[in-house]
Amino acid sequence: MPRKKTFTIEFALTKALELFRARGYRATSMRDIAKHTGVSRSSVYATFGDKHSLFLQALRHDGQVSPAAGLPDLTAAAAPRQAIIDVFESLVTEVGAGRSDDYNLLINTAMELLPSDLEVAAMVRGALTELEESFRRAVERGIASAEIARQVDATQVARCLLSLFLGMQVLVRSRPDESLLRAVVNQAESLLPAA
Amino acid sequence: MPRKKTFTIEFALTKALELFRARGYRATSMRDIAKHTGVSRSSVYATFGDKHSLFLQALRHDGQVSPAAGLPDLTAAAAPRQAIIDVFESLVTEVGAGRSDDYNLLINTAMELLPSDLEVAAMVRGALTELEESFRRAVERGIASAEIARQVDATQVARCLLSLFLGMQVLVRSRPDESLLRAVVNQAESLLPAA
DNA sequence: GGTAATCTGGAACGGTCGGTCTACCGAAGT
DNA sequence: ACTTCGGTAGACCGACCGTTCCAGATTACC
Repeated sequence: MPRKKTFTIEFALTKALELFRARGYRATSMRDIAKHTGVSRSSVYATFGDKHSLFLQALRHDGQVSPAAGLPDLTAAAAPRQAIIDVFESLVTEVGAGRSDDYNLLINTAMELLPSDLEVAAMVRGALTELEESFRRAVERGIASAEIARQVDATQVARCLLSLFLGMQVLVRSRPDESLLRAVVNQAESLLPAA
Repeated sequence: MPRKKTFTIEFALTKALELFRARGYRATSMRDIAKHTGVSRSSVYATFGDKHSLFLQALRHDGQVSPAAGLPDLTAAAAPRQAIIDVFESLVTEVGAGRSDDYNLLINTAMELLPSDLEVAAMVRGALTELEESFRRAVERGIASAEIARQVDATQVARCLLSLFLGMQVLVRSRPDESLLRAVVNQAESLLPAA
């Protein structure tokens, strides 16, 4: 057996997704990907098939690494209520720090490829459901630990938080105004009344 | 003086925006626009200049017709609180009725062209600000008419409603689940406590 | 009728895209 | 040394893109 692979599939997928994340699906050409990954165009096709297939593999790979699309881990936090708020806070501080290259991939691809692309639609739907569940479990744990008032409906609040989160991602792109986002976060806290 | 125009600029802009709205900017070709407006490609260029300029004119035209991007009129409603809720409700019922072609143009273009396209960015920002103001005024009128509790912060609530609205638009595209959206609306009402 | 303006259809251009293919290179195993 | 496979580079293809241009048809005014 001759020569081993000189690049790792994981590295290439990660680099490819960086481009898809920053520019969107259509605006990212296979030539861009070859350049950015350092892999020749021929090898990209030989390894990953066509563009759409590469995109799906990159999405899947990312899903394994960070299941909730870059969301801070809500499952292990000691103080669930604050952990939820921190998710939103981190969005605000990112804007304040000028970091804005890593727009949420979910929304990008959702607006660009859905609903006509069924495979991508399924993955986006799955990721969003996972995110919703993550919120819901955190709320439930907050209720269990008497951090959050007992009368809140965890399912409803989780869905509302999901919508707020997505809306804030859009605002980050279109109106990167820290005070605006801060107001959203402050108001959102009223969805999580202390016990 | 010879021959007058055989098509109206307004009609062409309206039809062009229909395509941009449904498919996005890049995915809409000038050939598509010529076909959909019934105007020859030559005349499109002669009348509106290049594609980007046409897009801006279409956006501006739409802005004059419906300032808040298709949002139901909040300014004249007798019951502001219910009018706000109706805005969100109409989103839900649209999904229930299967109407899903008119995805929110703002989010589409925001995710596709921002932040690199400064002219479009300014228009999107303006429209979103207008929408936020529309929410804020409605909340204030609700407070004035004792429909909404006095202690709510109209600015904060308006910004939260804006984020929720945008998030729901994303959900409409990615998870068109009526019960999910219904839950968001129900929970959102808690941002507008009755006096 | 003449003329000026408008619109149309289509050819054409340069560019980029996704995708394929061929020729070559280089390292590992026998 | 030689085979064998992973990788590279680049030419190449057909399609579509935005854009320009032009010949010809059509219409309104003199």
